[in-house]
Parts: sequence; C-alpha cells; structure tokens
Amino acid sequence: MTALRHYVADQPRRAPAAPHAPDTCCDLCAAFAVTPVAVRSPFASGEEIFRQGDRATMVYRILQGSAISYRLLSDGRRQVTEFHMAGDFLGLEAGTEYRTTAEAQGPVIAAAVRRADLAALAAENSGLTRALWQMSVRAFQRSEDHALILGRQGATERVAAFLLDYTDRVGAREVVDLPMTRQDIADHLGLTIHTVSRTLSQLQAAGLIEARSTRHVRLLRRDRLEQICE
Amino acid sequence: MTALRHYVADQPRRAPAAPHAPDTCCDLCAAFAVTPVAVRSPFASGEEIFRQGDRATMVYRILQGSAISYRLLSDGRRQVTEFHMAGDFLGLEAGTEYRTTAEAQGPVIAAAVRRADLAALAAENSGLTRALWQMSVRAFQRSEDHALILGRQGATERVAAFLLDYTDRVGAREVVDLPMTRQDIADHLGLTIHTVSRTLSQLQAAGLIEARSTRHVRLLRRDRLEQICE
DNA sequence: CGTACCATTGAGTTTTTTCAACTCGCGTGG
DNA sequence: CCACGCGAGTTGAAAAAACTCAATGGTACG
Repeated sequence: MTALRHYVADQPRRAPAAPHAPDTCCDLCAAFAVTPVAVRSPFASGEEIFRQGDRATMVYRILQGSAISYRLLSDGRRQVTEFHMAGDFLGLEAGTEYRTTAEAQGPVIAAAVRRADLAALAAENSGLTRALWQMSVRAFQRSEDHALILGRQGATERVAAFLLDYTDRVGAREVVDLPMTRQDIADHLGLTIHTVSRTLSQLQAAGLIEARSTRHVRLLRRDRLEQICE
Repeated sequence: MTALRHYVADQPRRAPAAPHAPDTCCDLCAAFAVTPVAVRSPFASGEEIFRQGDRATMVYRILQGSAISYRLLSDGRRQVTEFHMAGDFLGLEAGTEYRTTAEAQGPVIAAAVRRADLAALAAENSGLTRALWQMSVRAFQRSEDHALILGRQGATERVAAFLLDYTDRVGAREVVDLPMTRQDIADHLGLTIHTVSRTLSQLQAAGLIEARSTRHVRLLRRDRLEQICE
C-alpha cells in the first residue's frame, strides 16, 4: 500500500471555489511521507474511519475513494458536515476527541499519521505548523459558509449551492458523479430526501441540470445555478 | 457521548469580565501586551469595527462592551455568525480579507494589533502560533455546532440552545442581560423575529423562563431547557 | 424472476414565514 | 408635564415552504 500512497501522494488538487491552496498542503503532505505511517486501510464501504467521541489519535489522508463526516443528535437526526474526497485530510480539526464520525463511502484507501507524531514534527517545522493552522482556518471558513446556507437559504438555493461546490471541488466541468445518496445530501443541506429529490426534478424541468442517472448529474446552466445562490 | 449539550459541548467556559481562557489565551494576550497597539477604539454604538470584504490588517480584542459578527447575502438576508463579548478576539480568521462584518453593539473599547506584527511574533514564538491555531480550531468547532442547530433543529430547540450557550458564555447563573435585539437573535438562529418572539413567549408560558423585560431573561428551568436541546 | 434498496412523486399536515395590527417604553419637543 | 412619535417587540391570521405519510418506479444483485 506504500505504492498506492505514492500513486496519489503529490496530486495537486482542487479547483476554483475550494480554497485548498497547494502551498499549505505541501508541508502536511511531507509529514505524511516521512513519519511512521500506521495504515488501517483499506476501509470497506460503510466502515467507520473514526467515530464521534473517540479519542482523536490519528490523522488520515484519503488516497482513494470518498468519505462522509457527520454528527448525530440523540434521536437520530443527522448533520453531514462534509463530503471528503481523495487528497482530503480527516481528523485534523479535532481537540482531544473526534467531533464527527467519518465513514467510508465505498472502498477507501487512506494514509494515517499519529497526531502525536504530527505534533512532534510541527514543533520543529514551522511550515508544518502553519499548514496545520491554515487547514483549520479553511475548515472554519467552509463551515461558516455552510452555516450561512443552512440559516438563510431556501431549498433551491441549497441544492444549487451544493451542486456548484461539489463540482468545483472534484474539478468537474460539467458532468458530476455523486458518490453519496440523496439522504446524505439531504442531511448535509438540512432538508429531507423528498425535498432534495423534488428540487433536483424542478431544476431539471427548468433545464438547469440533466440527470443522466440518479448518481450522474450534468450542469447545463452553471450561470443560472450561480445566480440562484446570489 | 451522544452529542447533546452540543451547542458548546466542550468549550471551556469564559468568565464574564475576566476572560482567563487558560492556555490558549495567554500567548495571544501577551502579544496584545507587547506589540505596538494601534487602538481605534472606543467604537460608538452601531459602528463597524471592520467590514466583510475589507483587507484584513488588524486583529482586535474586546476589552469592554460587546459586538456582533455577520455576513450578508446580496438581497439583504443576514446571518449572524457570532456574538462577541469582553475578552473575545475578532478578525483572527486569517484570510487576506475579513469574511464578516463586525459591529459594536453599544460603546466598545478594544485593543488592536496589526496582523503583520502578530505574524512576526508568531514566527519566533511557538506558543503564540499554537494559540492562534487553537483559536481557529475553537472557532471551527463553534461553527460546526452552529451548523448542526441550523440544519437539524426546530425553533424551540434553537432558542433554548441560544439561551443556554449565551448564559454559559457570559458566566451568568440565572438572569441574563441580552445586549442584542430580537432581530439579531433571529438572524443568528436562522429564524424570523416573529418566531423568536413567539418561542420565547411559549417558553415563558411553559414556565421555563421568565422575561423580566425584553432584554432580561431569567432561566427558571435550565434542566428542561437542556432537555429540549437533547 | 424476486428481493432489496434507493429514488421519485402525490396528497395532506405541520412548521415557519409573511402580512398586518397593536402594544410598550422612552425620549423629544411643545 | 404631557402628547407625540419612533423603534422594538408581541400577537393573530393567512400564506408559503418544507415535512410526513403513502404509494409507485427503477435498478442492481442474487
């Protein structure tokens, strides 16, 4: 699996809207290259990478596949905080405990580093420290954007924003493969599966998107989708 | 532990006037003590401390008074991201631009430090760097908690969570002074002023709170409020 | 083929918003 | 001193948005 790690290790990722600058990634990527890596991967589809409330001992980087992070209320309501893809780091923002559960959405290959090792490295490497800080700031900014959507936008705006954000992050121009279920999208956008489905149907009826299958969407009128988000 | 009391789940509490935020604060506080401080304060009530989109040149620390941070959509919808009180830092979120507008809610006295100076200090002081990182992580965690509320909780749960969070943060036992308007609360919770008002009335009718005046609330049944938040 | 799971769609209900009226407290100026 | 007006807050009734319940459709997989 070391080989696999090299396979995606220095892939520069992420396009326009997602603020994932290459420079901040480098020192972290380097850390993943040099420190003793304890890999628990591959994770099976649906397997938990870590769980909300667990002691946060490891930081992961997804090399292949995608994952989903969520939090649960006691009555089962779920808030999906983020969809992760190859290149993303997981578990960085934690204090002593993971605040979300991270679950593989299909087979996932991930590299792992002990938080303690990362901390030790960071103590000597100011670039790494900076990178860690930057990652937290980015996560904060994404979360704040998300809160704005959840607090103040309607269903159509939420779905449009999701489609744009996700396509940007995977670097897709037009056709997107959505590895998550409608339920996952709903739990991310604070809606029900029904509202998401209806909204997608309406967007298609309006000619803004084309659903080639349930998991493949084509954005026909990106401009108008952006307009919807204001 | 499943989530609830999640609003500020494991935030360290802040004391009212003397915010001795333990480890993370000290180095930052020290930075405010030693660097050339360019104070623009006092800010008049309603005055903007900085504005969304401005180049982020300064970091502030509130010494007296309270402030509110918000973001605006193009059509005027507003999302209040945070209520700030004495001891809080503003503008740390560290892009090149401020992502929110911060506004004084009444006369505010604040200390200010140039971001550049802070960065220079951080380059030599690893404790400060760590503190900066910690602040970002905290902000992220608060924002994630907020997103959970906005995405998955109803009006009563939102208002209850707000009351509990705010009283905790000011360190109030029972009676809280709310320096913000109903509109501010509504824009924080993703509701309308009407729903906030109605919900507070219902909580009072149910005997969970007592509204001594519109800006003074007494929490009679903290246990049941916590229960509402699950 | 049949089963299981996901997704879509319709109908009715609940929650929240919108619209509108009215109250309250407070400061100003007659 | 009191009337007035203004901003903030409350409350009722109607409308809109999203949710729940229920049924149907589609696809993958054994």
